[in-house]
Amino acid sequence: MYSGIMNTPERLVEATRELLWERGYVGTSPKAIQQRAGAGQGSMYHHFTGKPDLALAAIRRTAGELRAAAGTSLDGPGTAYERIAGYLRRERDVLRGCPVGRLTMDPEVVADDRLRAPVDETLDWLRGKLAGIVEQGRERGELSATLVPADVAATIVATLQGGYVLARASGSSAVFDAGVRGLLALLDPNAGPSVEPSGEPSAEPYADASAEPSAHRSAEPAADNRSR
Amino acid sequence: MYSGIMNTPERLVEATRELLWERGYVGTSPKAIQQRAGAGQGSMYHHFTGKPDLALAAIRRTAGELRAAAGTSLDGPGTAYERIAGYLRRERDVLRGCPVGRLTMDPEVVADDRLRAPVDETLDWLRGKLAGIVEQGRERGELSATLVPADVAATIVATLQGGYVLARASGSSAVFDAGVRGLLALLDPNAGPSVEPSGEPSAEPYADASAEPSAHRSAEPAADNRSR
DNA sequence: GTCTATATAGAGATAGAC
DNA sequence: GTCTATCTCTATATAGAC
Repeated sequence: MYSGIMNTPERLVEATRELLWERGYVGTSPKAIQQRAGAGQGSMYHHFTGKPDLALAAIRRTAGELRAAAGTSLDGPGTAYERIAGYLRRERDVLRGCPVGRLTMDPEVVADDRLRAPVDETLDWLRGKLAGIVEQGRERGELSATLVPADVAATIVATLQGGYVLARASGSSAVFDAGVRGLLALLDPNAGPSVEPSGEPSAEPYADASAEPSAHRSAEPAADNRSR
Repeated sequence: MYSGIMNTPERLVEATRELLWERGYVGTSPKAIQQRAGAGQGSMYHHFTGKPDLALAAIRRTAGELRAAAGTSLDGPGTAYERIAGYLRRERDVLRGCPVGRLTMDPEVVADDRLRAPVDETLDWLRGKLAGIVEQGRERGELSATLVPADVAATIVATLQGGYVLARASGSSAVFDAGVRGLLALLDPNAGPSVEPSGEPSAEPYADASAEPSAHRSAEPAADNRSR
């Protein structure tokens, strides 16, 4: 139930955005939307033709906000690596998952071109943005010249999206942070040599990486992850 | 509707596995399960206490199959890089998503410890397995000694899980393949120097990585992706 | 614009006959 | 073991009064 500062269509869209994030399209009922928005059935069907129409409005707004937020991180100053690292380490409410990416697991969203379009365009835009940054980093000698920008961009976005999956599976954002650290280490131009000249297995901090479940350990705590 | 080679509990579990993969837990109704299994309501409630019970059986079996399949790829011969590459490039039905990972977007699965446990354990096992391979690669000088096995393992699994998200958003497995190529390029011990000695922006195939949507291009077609 | 009927279908199960 | 009622609640609307 919202406080009455927004008008009814606004409240309906906001309620739908929240529910789509929490429960997905299939798991969100008109009734739940109406209750959270503090609006009656009549109001909802007066302003929107039905659930798909309302969901479309909600998805578009969520997609727009994601672009705005990502743009802020990615258009900042710094080297290519720094901008990518800044984006990846940005404060996130990891356990909630990505409000855009989670929609791809909804069969009815994927099956409906109108609903899928804003999701596709947003992730596509994000990859394009990152590919541009990688390309720039290559040109300036900040990143390896052998990298294929579009491929690395896909890897970066996939690591994020998959990080949410791992975090939700384990109930903790720790694995998300680990995935981000792993990716940044692979991208880091100042990291150690690509391959040890060979020699004996240097006994270091992480030497006992056995194949046992729950036996993972990791380094630095990485940025705290809360809120949007 | 199954052909009558399996008994009723078997058919119910198989139908549930398919539906959970296609539509998730929230999107799967008892009725749909019964119809696909060719069983009546009475049969279902005779063999299982309800939807959660049946889902648990289905999830456990799916998790077991994923481990078996992944184990086959990862326990094979070859260097650490080759085994990881083999696993990542394995034939997959990318657009269907991961039958285990997709469950993390289901609020009722994540909220129920019993349902979440097999999902968590499977992804945890996979990370542990990969961490072991990375560690071995480090020891043998096949991979950079600076890598943190647990972190890189998380990155690898996240890239896979996120690759499914990107593929489903775009309706094509191309982005999944791109993400895998990007990751393998970053891991490749035989790749070019970590950073170009600086110099002019070598005009190569992928030089125009602008930030425009849908303007990504990529190299080698990578393994075809069908079936499980 | 908002509200209150009213309606059809399906979700998720229980009861009891066969 | 399987099948057919039966039940309550919800999903997703439409109709029409206010």
